[in-house]
Amino acid sequence: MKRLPRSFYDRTDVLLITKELIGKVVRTNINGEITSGRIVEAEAYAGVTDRASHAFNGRRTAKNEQMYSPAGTVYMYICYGMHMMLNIVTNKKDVPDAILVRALEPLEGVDVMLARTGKSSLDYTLTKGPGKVAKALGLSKLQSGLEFGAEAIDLLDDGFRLDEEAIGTSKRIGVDSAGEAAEYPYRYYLKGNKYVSSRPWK
DNA sequence: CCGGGGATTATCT
DNA sequence: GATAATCCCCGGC
Repeated sequence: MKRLPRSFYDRTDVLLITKELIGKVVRTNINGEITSGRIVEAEAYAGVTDRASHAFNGRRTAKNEQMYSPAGTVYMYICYGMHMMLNIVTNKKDVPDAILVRALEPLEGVDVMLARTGKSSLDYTLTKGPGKVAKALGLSKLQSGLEFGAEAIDLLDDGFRLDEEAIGTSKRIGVDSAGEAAEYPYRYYLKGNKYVSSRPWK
């Protein structure tokens, strides 16, 4: 179990980083409660040139400010006023690339995640979808701006390995209004994993 | 299993 | 006042 080095995040190819992120482990320690899960679905948002990105065309506001932080920073986005979403900032400071974590396969602290989400038993709905991932991990705006490796949140390689062909791609979810960018194959997922959000490659 | 619509609120214009 | 990288529940098949 080893922490991903800063050099993992500090690269220019956000698509490559997103693909390599599949299979890695996110772990949080919120008020002493440890939870973790393996990333089985993620989407790349390519900075200022990607119309689906919050930083498209250089847009920079209080809301997306963390996207301009150095590689390896946590960017929490509040969607629809109630759902928290976990993003991983990549590339150099002031180059706003980010990766959205859309689904996890639960590992540690399943009981804690069940309590946080109000569920009674473990099934595929626990961490399937970006809002549910953040809720299960206990993340909120409080963690936005932290760096991975901080006490509250970390990103690890536990030795899990997968074949290139085990990873599928598709267009991204929920960004239909982004015009041509909505069709970009920037979503990566672990084929056959039950925690991957369903059938969106139609 | 699948699709439609309402919930709900921080942030932006 | 409008918008938004979603979720949940309900109805129909």
